[in-house]
Amino acid sequence: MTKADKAYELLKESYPHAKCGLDYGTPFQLLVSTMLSAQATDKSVNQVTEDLYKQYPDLNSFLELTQEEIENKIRKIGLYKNKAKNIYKMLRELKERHNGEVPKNMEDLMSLSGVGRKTASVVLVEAFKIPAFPVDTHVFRITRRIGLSTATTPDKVSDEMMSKLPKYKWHLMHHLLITHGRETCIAQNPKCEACSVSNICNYFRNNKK
DNA sequence: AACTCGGGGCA
DNA sequence: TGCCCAGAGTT
Repeated sequence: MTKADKAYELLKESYPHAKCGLDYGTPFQLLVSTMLSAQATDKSVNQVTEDLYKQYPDLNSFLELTQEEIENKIRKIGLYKNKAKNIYKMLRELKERHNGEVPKNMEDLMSLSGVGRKTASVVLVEAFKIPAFPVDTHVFRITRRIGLSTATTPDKVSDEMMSKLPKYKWHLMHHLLITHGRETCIAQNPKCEACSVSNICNYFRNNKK
């Protein structure tokens, strides 16, 4: 059993409640929500999108909004100017280049304005159940702390994790790692005393033991 | 690789 | 108050 497999089993035991924190209905809504979630909390995104998707449930209704209107509707979330600009452009790219459908592959998703590898991966995995491995700041920090990856960029960590775990474990492992990062392996002063993988963690061995 | 955007959450 | 956050684009 590899270290990655072992971490998977231990974390699975600890976080039976692990899941994606974003509320959404359709793939289109998940795409928008994930774009909004950059450098913001799920909670603030869910608060804003709950009413937003009732009024504007799909691409065509979003297309009626001006960039300024989008900006005003997401003002409670950080980086709203950038996000509104990117979403406004992305909506039109979906219409013009993708027949109004959310693309189901990494390359087309990443070609959309404001969509990077992390957002594209989340949409593939959560909306379409297509294997991918999103790496956000939590996953990046944790995989390096434990010693599952020594890669220096999120893209490389994503590739490394995919190579170390069987495909069917990718989806849950992503949820386990972000949950671990939110509840236990936090950025400052991680709660190593409450951590279920401390026995295989490089950070714990080097700093706390 | 470093910088910028940004309001909200939390100490 | 001050610091950080489920990122992406630009230089």
